[in-house]
Amino acid sequence: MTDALSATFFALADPTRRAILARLASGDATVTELAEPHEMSLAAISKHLKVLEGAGLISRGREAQWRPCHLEAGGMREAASFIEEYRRFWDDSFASLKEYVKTLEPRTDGGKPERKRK
Amino acid sequence: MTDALSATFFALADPTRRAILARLASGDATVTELAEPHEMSLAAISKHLKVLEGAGLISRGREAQWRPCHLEAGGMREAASFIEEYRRFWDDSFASLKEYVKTLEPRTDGGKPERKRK
DNA sequence: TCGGTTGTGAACCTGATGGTTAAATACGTT
DNA sequence: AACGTATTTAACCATCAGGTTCACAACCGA
Repeated sequence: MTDALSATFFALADPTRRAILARLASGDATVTELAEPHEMSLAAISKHLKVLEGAGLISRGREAQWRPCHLEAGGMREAASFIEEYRRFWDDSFASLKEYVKTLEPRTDGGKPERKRK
Repeated sequence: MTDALSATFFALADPTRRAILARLASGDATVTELAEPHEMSLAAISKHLKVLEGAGLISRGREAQWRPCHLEAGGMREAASFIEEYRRFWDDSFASLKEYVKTLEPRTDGGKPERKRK
């Protein structure tokens, strides 16, 4: 799982980690603050943060004994692009665009009878 | 990892599985066809396909001894929405929109001196 | 019915994940 | 220097992921 994309998707594949990101979307927070809503040891949260940091989804500062976490959503860019590549397969607006194009040029190819039905 | 979103991200967190999806984007394919570019046993590919199917990213037909796989990109909807929630944190157009809004209303709040600097 | 091809299932192995508890570290306060 | 708070590290454990090989099932063709 050495590539960045895998690391990103992997990091996002855990509810606890997604909850942490959601929390950080509303502002930086310390580890203890992030751990508070979860029934889990601080050490476990610390591990999750390491995964998120490794994926470039958060960064950590240093303020006295606190290590405030900061959302680095830019780490999702590549993942977003990946998924967008597939949007045309499900998005209705793409589907209707496809229909529209079909209407415009009902027969531009010069061969293949295209008789296959059922 | 019972929730759909986790399953989706998990399925996407593997290069082999992403390659399979990419291949299916250009049309349905049998298991052997999908396996061909990978240095891996057929059984391993079969497992990957099960993961993808479990995440709702592909479906499988049945034609004689072949089990043609079909891309079900709709399974990415939720994942796409999730990531889009964070786009404003990195997308430049969102950033400049923020700047623009700031220009429009430099002081709309009635209280808090907001003197905190550095 | 006997092969040949396609795909899955079961058993197995190795290494990684996700959690635990118990030290250890880093820092501010007294 | 000693204490308290915040966080990480280490050691450990159970389970899972991803791969293997081998046997088997499903199907076509002769």
